[in-house]
Amino acid sequence: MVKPSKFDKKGVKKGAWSEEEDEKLRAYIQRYGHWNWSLLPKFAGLSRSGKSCRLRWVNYLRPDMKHGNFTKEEDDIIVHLHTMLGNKWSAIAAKLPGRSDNKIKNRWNTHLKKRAHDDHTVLETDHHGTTMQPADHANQKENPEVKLQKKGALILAQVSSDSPSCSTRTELSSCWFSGSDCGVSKNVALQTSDYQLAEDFWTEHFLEDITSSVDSIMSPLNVVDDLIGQSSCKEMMMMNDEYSWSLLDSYDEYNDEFINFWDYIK
DNA sequence: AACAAAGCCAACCGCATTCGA
DNA sequence: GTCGAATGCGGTTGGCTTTGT
Repeated sequence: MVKPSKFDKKGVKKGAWSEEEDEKLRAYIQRYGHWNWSLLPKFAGLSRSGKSCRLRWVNYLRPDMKHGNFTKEEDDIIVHLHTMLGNKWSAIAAKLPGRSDNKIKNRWNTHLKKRAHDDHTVLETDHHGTTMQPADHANQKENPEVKLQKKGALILAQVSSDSPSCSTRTELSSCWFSGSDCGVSKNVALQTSDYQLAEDFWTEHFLEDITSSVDSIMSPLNVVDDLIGQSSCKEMMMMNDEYSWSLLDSYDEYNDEFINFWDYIK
């Protein structure tokens, strides 16, 4: 799994780190900090490059680094943030304490990319199991509508908005919960209990809110009015500052992450 | 049991950005 | 403003492990 150790022309060691090297690096940084990565290996008694030391510390030795498997919640956060940010691994890592950008990148490439692709494929497919054509997408953007179906089906709520800016909380929140491209439309794409996207914890709580209060399949024509009749949905749909934040406050477990993300993105 | 293929992940590499003289 | 060094980031590599035949 790890590359065998070897030395380059300058006598700089490469490859796998030994326990002894780890201990030297850990002990030095815990005592003196990493004041200069390029000089650190010399002072710490290591035949490594500063770059290698930094990488080892950041990816593995940091005291706050988690070494176990990724949790489902962490996977969900990665998938969502990747939808928003793309391959900005350091930005994603900043929102996942204890996980390095390198670990997250590996996690994405080995586990989550396929899952995200599968989820996207589900979104591209309507509840009859037929794949939407590009024209269908265009129609959806042009014709605000909400489609809800109770169990085992996709809920796709599309809400029109006058806001031209992608930097508003309205837009951000819509993008966040939908995973859609920011700035295109106000989409809230959700799936209920056994839908694939219910894995997505950012939507799970919203779904619970919606599905617990919507008892039967509803036609697109009366869905919006009906949703607005539900206070929580009203808050979510209107998405003005006060409403959206009061709704999010009810999700204590994830609220800090969301606010951190908002602070980051704004 | 032996081999091949796929999965996984630590570490490396090169480029971009930041910082300081 | 310029330049070189340091740092940070994302893509890629390579070798061990696991799974399949």
